[in-house]
Amino acid sequence: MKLFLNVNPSNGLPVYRQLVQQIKGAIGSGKLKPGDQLPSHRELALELVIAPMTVKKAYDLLQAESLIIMGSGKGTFVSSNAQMISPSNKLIRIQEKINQLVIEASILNIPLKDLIEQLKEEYSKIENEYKERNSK
Amino acid sequence: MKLFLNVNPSNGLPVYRQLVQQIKGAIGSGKLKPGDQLPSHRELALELVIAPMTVKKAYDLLQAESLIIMGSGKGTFVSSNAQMISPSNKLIRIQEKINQLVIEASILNIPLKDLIEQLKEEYSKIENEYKERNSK
Amino acid sequence: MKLFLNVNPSNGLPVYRQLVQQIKGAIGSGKLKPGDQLPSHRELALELVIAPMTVKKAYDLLQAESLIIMGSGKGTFVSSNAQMISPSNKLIRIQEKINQLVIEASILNIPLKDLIEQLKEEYSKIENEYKERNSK
Amino acid sequence: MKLFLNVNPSNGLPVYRQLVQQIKGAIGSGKLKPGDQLPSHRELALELVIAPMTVKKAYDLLQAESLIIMGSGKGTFVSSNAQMISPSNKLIRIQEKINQLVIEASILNIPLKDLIEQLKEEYSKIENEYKERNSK
DNA sequence: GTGGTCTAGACCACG
DNA sequence: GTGGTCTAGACCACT
Repeated sequence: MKLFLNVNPSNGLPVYRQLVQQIKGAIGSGKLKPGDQLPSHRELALELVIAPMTVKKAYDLLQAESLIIMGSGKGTFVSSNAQMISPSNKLIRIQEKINQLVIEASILNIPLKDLIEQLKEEYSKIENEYKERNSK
Repeated sequence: MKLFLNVNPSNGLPVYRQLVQQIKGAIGSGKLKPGDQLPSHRELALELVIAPMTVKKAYDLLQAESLIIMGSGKGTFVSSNAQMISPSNKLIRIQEKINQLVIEASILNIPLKDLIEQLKEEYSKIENEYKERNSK
Repeated sequence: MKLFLNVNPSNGLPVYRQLVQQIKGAIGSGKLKPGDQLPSHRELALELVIAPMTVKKAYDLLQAESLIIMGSGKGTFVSSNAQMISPSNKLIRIQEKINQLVIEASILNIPLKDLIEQLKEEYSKIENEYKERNSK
Repeated sequence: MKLFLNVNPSNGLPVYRQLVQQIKGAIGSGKLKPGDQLPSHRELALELVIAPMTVKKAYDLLQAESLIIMGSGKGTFVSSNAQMISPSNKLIRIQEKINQLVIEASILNIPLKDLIEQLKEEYSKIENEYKERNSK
């Protein structure tokens, strides 16, 4: 299976963060499923024409969030216990992101109603993507 | 009028950019109107507990975009060139943040219901904080 | 007799060393006595869901220390050379782990009471697991 | 203030982990207090005669645990909110270590009683160290 | 061949 | 001068 990753070295966002973000997106939308193997950091580095360490840094971060598991000599795999985090901790983990969103919305004077509507839209978008993939 | 600014030093985004972004947002949304006076960079630095130079740098950038006018010894004011952001463009500005939030939520399998509930809570928290400041 | 082994692939310590360490411990504490038969490396690999080569490597190291004897086609047995660890030495072996635990607890300001309570809970959890296995 | 850090390149434990462990110990025992500044990763690297990136990796890990805060151009400081983690999360963060300890103890046939006693001893040792430092 | 660690540089943005 | 990122290598241990 081909990963559709692409990085833009001069995008403001550091390359390794772009990778983290895109791989997270792939996991969240079901493009990558628990147990799937990721390319080795060297291989992916070759493909993206960046330094291996840069890919590894991205993988390290993903492993720190328990989203992937890197095993010496075995390879790197999408973790299966991403959803096994205790429910109380789940919300805590995204609370920081929610907070940032609300601050930004407050500054722009965006009413709560619009925010929720937009949220629902994005949510169903990604949900549909997930369902499509699983029904194939 | 009290500015509703909120910076996070360890946010990846440099502090002065956070300031630029938030002040731009405040102007665009009408929270700051042409002619309004901004606090001096020293004063704002004190309030936000950051280095004065950081605020100065943000102000310089805003002046370079003609959004504010800094007159020696007179103070800093929102320029009359400042324009409002159209409501439709507002949502586009935070769509990226919403998207990332939804991806995280999807990975953690957080139901939309919980997400919205949390969002409402954070929203009212910030609103109360805002009212408190204005009643001082 | 069921061996009470437990390996964690992403533990820093390589899997085969975890095996060596745990089997050594089991021998030293008397859980495994001289003459006891160990499962074949294939069998143990299946049970622990790791590569057979990994178990083989661990057995090789244990044989090099004369703690076990692997006879072709006959099976693997605990050597009669195997010696018990004196009770006082037992505690020294885990003192380092205890020390690290206490440091973490100190940083998080966790009271000794909670720590002990949690310890008791984990302890009884493992004991139950052990009884279950033996009653099978 | 002089940090008493020393690393042993061929100790089994990787250098950057030795650093993490020692700095954690210093924080836990009160040798480093919230707000204290750590030497820059370059400076510390010079002192320890290792590569700057190695120190940085250690600092990165400590920052990931919110024990320190690294700010571009400002320096690195011991975080003040190390103890502000929600109580429910505190135990979760050390549960893994407790689990490892109990498994090791179980293999060595160490009775719960001895384990607790040893734990109490270590706990009071570090507590006394902390009190001594604060009473100076 | 895989990840794990370490080195020795470089350039940039930040304060 | 500080941290943030990236590079291009190296050697080792593990499977």
